[in-house]
Amino acid sequence: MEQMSRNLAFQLKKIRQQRSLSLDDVAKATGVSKAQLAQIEKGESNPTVSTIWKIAAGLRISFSSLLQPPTAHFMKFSSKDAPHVDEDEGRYRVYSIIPYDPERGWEFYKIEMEPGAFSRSEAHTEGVEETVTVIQGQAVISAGEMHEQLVEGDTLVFSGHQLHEYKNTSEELTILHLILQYK
Amino acid sequence: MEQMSRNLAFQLKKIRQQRSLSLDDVAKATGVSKAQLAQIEKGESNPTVSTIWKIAAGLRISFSSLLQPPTAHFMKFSSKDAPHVDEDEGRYRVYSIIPYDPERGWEFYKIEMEPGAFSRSEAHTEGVEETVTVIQGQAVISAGEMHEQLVEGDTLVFSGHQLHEYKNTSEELTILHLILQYK
DNA sequence: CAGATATGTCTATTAAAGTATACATATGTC
DNA sequence: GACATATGTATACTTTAATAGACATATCTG
Repeated sequence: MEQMSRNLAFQLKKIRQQRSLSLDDVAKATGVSKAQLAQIEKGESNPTVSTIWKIAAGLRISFSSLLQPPTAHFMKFSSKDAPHVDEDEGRYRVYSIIPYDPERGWEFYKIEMEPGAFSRSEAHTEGVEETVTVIQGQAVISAGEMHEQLVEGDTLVFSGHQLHEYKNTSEELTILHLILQYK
Repeated sequence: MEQMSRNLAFQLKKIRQQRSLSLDDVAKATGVSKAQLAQIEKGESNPTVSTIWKIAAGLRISFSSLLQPPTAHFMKFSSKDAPHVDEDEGRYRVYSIIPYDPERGWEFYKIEMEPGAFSRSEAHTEGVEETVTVIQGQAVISAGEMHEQLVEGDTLVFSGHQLHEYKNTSEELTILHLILQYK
């Protein structure tokens, strides 16, 4: 993703300017060429881990401080553009609103279920937590041996490392919001 | 540093095998070619951030879980091989025992001071903490307006973002251990 | 103003990251 | 045993990260 490169560009430039260092200074401190540093700061390059390592080590900072997004950001994700996947012959639709980002650690979905629609998920890898909120309609959610009937406004949290099922038991379209939190 | 590549190789292989995925599975989940994944796992490649990003995102893990060294490791740093820098005409010698590593966040030095030897350090960047232990001999350490006389066994902790000085006030060789902790 | 030093940009070259695909070796399954 | 599928390895090729060094602008000093 070139979102990465942008974060990196921003953070590197910020740190360099906070310390009032020139590109030459940083090149000398890190062993990375001036030209390359300039490109990274402009977000025009996709550096290798060893280059990142040299920069972090030379400046005595952590990786995360280089890779983190700017503290104040402002970012729109449009439901329209969200890629979606269908199940149950198109009667169960999953929209990826906020895709997983390693710096964030979770992802966000909207789910639409036609009346009677059904979905079964295999157990995810250890350490996944699901948080489901019913926006509209009703749903029955099962995980392992547990079952729960949810209506509009209800939220359920459960661990996703077990077989689980979603079902729309009502006669109307049911809409859910789902957060998947990893480890 | 190709220490990075080794950590990455180890962690990726570990995660892949824990989840019993094939290289093809991971290639499909991440969008990174099988050949490249194989090379990364063998530590023969130095991937770009976007490749790391694709792997982390596809596997739903954080960067640090990919970059961290194996939990159980065992690593020798020899004082003999340590690069050293001289000051005060060779009478003040600094040995870098453990160089800075972005995952660790601190570095470790040994300092040898001949009788009367002296060193002055400009203020480091904000957030540096120095921890000095006298192994042998005596030293006077000043930071800003503060001064302290240390003898064998004494340890002093102070923030390094101010002008500070080390001086051997004794008639014998003084040896210090110094830890620099960043942010 | 002339000369010197510092700072970022641009260009040409090299080295290597990344892909696609074919190959070899297992591991079943009938 | 023969066929099919799955899994990791090796090869050829394209793209691009990274370097070194030249160039263009500042900024300062005598």
